[in-house]
Amino acid sequence: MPLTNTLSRLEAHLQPTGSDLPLAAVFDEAAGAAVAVRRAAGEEIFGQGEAAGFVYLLVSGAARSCRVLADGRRQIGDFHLPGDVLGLEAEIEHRASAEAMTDTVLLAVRRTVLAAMAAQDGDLARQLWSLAVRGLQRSQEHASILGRLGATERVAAFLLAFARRLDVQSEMELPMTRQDIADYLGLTIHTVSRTLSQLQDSGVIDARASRRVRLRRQDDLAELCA
Amino acid sequence: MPLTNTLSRLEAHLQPTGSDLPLAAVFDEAAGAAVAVRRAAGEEIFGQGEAAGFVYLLVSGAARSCRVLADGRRQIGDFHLPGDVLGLEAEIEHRASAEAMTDTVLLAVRRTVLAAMAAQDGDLARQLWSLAVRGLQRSQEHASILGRLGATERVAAFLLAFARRLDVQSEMELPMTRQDIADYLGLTIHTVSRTLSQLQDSGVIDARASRRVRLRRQDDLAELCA
DNA sequence: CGAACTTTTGATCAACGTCAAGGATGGTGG
DNA sequence: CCACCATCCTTGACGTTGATCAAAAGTTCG
Repeated sequence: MPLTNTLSRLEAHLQPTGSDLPLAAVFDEAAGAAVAVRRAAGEEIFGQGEAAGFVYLLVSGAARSCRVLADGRRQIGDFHLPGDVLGLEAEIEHRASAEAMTDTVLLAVRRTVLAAMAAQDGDLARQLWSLAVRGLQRSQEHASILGRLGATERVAAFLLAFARRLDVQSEMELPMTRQDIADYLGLTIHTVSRTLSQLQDSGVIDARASRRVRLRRQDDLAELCA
Repeated sequence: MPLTNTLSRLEAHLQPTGSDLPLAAVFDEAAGAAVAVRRAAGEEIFGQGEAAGFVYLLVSGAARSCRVLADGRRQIGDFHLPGDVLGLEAEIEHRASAEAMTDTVLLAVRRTVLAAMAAQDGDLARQLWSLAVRGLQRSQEHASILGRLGATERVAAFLLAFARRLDVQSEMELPMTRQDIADYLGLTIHTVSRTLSQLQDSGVIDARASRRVRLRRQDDLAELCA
């Protein structure tokens, strides 16, 4: 039983929403509503167009949610870290797929069960609403980046935002590939790589390895975001 | 009292969410919770960074929500039509401003009142959640457009989506300027104008006037969206 | 050690932005 | 009613950014 105590591992990640955390109760494995799920790096959690049967709480690892166009172009809508809830934005079927970027553990709850619990519990309903609102804010911020920033600004904004999400001061491990970053920022892998190299050359960041980045001058980076 | 019966005018616009419409009760002017507000074209409904005191239901007219960067670049997050609820995505202060694009009538409800009603009424809470989810879906769709489509694809997607929202078969009146369209699509006014001219030359649309567009071949337009 | 994949870098090209100018439209006041 | 002014829209010429094409270097894993 390697997953018996996923919740305690998780609690550190759940954002304090002001009150207690009804979601923690929803995803209580012991109570039987939630089922632990593992996904290896690269595996799909749910697919675009699939029926939205479950809602997932990311316990450990990292994931991406993406849409793929008919001709193969891919847009990553968001990256997900422990404490994030996935699949909540669907009403009937998933508009985007979710894939594990690293080995991942999730807790799955049936959407119908979640809905029933929310109908009983106003705090839970409010927390679900709050999650949707926060997702909306993130998505609108993302749209602003995609619509109005140049390549350097996009990469700088991404680095700063991701460091803040990981809550690291300077050095961090990126769970995603260059292609993922490119598909998130609406650029090509080439432009992302070049831009990172430029930032490195100008001393703003220190790319100690392709996945390991140190932010040397966060204020300079912030200025680059315009 | 020119606004006594805004609700009946409105009811035609409110999307059927499957059940009855608790929101209609919230915005019931006669009951005293809602106050009618008028804005002339170009006026601000609420501002970026302002405290989020009210939630607005758009009764008539059209509005845009936008963010402005320090250097003046503007990104329009969404356009709003009658039946849309504005300002719901804020938690404490507005991340975006909302402005009337035409003369507009809205009903305003204090956020605290709305929250109190939602705490009493599960159906209302569910409808608010549903609104947030739908906003999130729209925003993610928007991000995909901004991140991965070329200029022609963006304009074609915009025309089709807006026609669908207006529920018109072919000919429609656009409430926004070219600059608004450009700021929504992450393009310049020049590119938007040129692209519309090309679509006109290729016979896909008929721009009878700058604000009046007829979609001649919707299927061709859909193909252009990739 | 080799194969597959990821990342980096260079050279070239095209799409879209910028600069510049002119035309259409609509509202206002004489 | 018309002239004027302020926007808004369109179009052309040119420049820049980032995509594309191509290839090599680094990394991971069997």
